[in-house]
Amino acid sequence: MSTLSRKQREIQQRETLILDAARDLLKTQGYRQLTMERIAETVEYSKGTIYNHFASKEDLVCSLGCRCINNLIDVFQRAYDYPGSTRERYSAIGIGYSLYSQLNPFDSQYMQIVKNNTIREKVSRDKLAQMEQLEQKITGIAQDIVQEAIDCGDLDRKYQEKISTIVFGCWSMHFGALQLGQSDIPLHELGFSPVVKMLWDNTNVYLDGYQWRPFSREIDTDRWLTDISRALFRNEIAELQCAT
Amino acid sequence: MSTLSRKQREIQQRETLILDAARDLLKTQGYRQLTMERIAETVEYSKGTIYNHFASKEDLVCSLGCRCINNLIDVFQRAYDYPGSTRERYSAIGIGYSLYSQLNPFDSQYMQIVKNNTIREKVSRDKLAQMEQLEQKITGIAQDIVQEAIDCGDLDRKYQEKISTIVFGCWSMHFGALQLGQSDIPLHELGFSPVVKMLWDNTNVYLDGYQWRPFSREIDTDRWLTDISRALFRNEIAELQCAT
DNA sequence: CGATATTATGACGGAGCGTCAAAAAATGTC
DNA sequence: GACATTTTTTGACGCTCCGTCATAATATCG
Repeated sequence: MSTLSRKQREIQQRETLILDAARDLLKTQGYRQLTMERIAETVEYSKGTIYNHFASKEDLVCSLGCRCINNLIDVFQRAYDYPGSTRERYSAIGIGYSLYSQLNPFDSQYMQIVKNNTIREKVSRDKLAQMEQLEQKITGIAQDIVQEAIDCGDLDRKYQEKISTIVFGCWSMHFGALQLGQSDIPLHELGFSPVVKMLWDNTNVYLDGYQWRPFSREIDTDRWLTDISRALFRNEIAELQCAT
Repeated sequence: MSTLSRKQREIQQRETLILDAARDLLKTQGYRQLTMERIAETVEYSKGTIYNHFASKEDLVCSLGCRCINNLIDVFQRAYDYPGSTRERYSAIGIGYSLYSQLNPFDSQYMQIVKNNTIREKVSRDKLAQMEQLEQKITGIAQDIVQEAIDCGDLDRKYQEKISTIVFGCWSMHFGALQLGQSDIPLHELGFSPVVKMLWDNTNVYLDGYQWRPFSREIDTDRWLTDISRALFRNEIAELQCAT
């Protein structure tokens, strides 16, 4: 049992090593340069060994995606624990998501890659199941806050049946906005302001539409943004300012 | 001059032929099976000739994307001309977008492919410029309606500076939602209802948030949906029902 | 230590992109 | 119409990269 465990730990460790190498290669060289050969070379194992860990290149990228969702789950969890109104806590999720995307643009990139079904068809069943579970978990956190908002009266009881719709609305808005921002579409030339600011404004308006108290017009949303950011994502903010 | 023109017409014609073939291949065989060789075979020209038209495979797919935006411009234009309130007309754009995506899921697929910067880096400058122009045109239609809403008082004047934010909000929400719906993510298993319905509800709530009159709670939005669909997208609806 | 099971390796087959020298077709000139 | 010149087409070829698998190396066990 002890040997097996050690073995498995080694395998686990190597898997992390490979994924780290892949992440770094992606970051420095781009997706086009990310080849199984290069990854193997970097970690000083042969290609065959890499294939003992991952069924295909897509499977590997999907694993990167899973790690990324795990990071996001942590972010969401922190937002969930924020000591504020339900609306603040829900907003905090969005803020965390935005910050994470800004800080790790490459993570967003493979999340995007993984969402493409051309890729998905080459990912192993197991990995897809694993990903689904993580997605369940992360959307669950958001849904819990909406439920709490209804329970405490911040959100009208009539929306009880709309919880998943509300979560989906924010998810799609964030996912769409950050992806459009990520892409090389020259939004600025099309007359658009910075994506994260628009996203924040739009999310507030959207939640106002659901009459989720307190309304954004009754409070200073910019203040919220800085307060939440400072309280929950101090490190992320610092890192972000470092980078620019 | 006349010869040149004939020549150019021939070239144009062949370009259409190639794109049609690519579209069909994509539809029937999927992106993985879409190869330059197969396209060449289908249109009975050699690979080299295809490369006289398109700088790379990505360039070709981007051209498909441009055609798709052109179709959408037509849809948007119809929505613009709808004889109703500004909010109805703006909603009509979203409906058209949703219907188009449902009817041409493969179009959405290469729109998604094209938005990825890994792809973009291999597309020729010219084609990207062309695409940008089309994007300018299509967002312009949406912005015009928002402007009209402000001018006629349906939307508060204080949002004058927010026009592009409002357009971006709807764009990102639709883009994100339809893409999430497109992907093989098992939304249903995650507890979500059909995407298009959620999108419609969310868009209404979002526009309510901006207090764009008339409010959705004052009117029968489901009625709107069917009325607009019937008036503008009769063919699309019919085709969609045929398909299922 | 030798037998057996497990794991690692990298040469290889195959697919597909993009190129380019040569062939074919079109155009121009007399 | 015959020949020269330009343009277009072709497909064989080089190259990259994925994924496999027989073989080699290593580990485990009696």
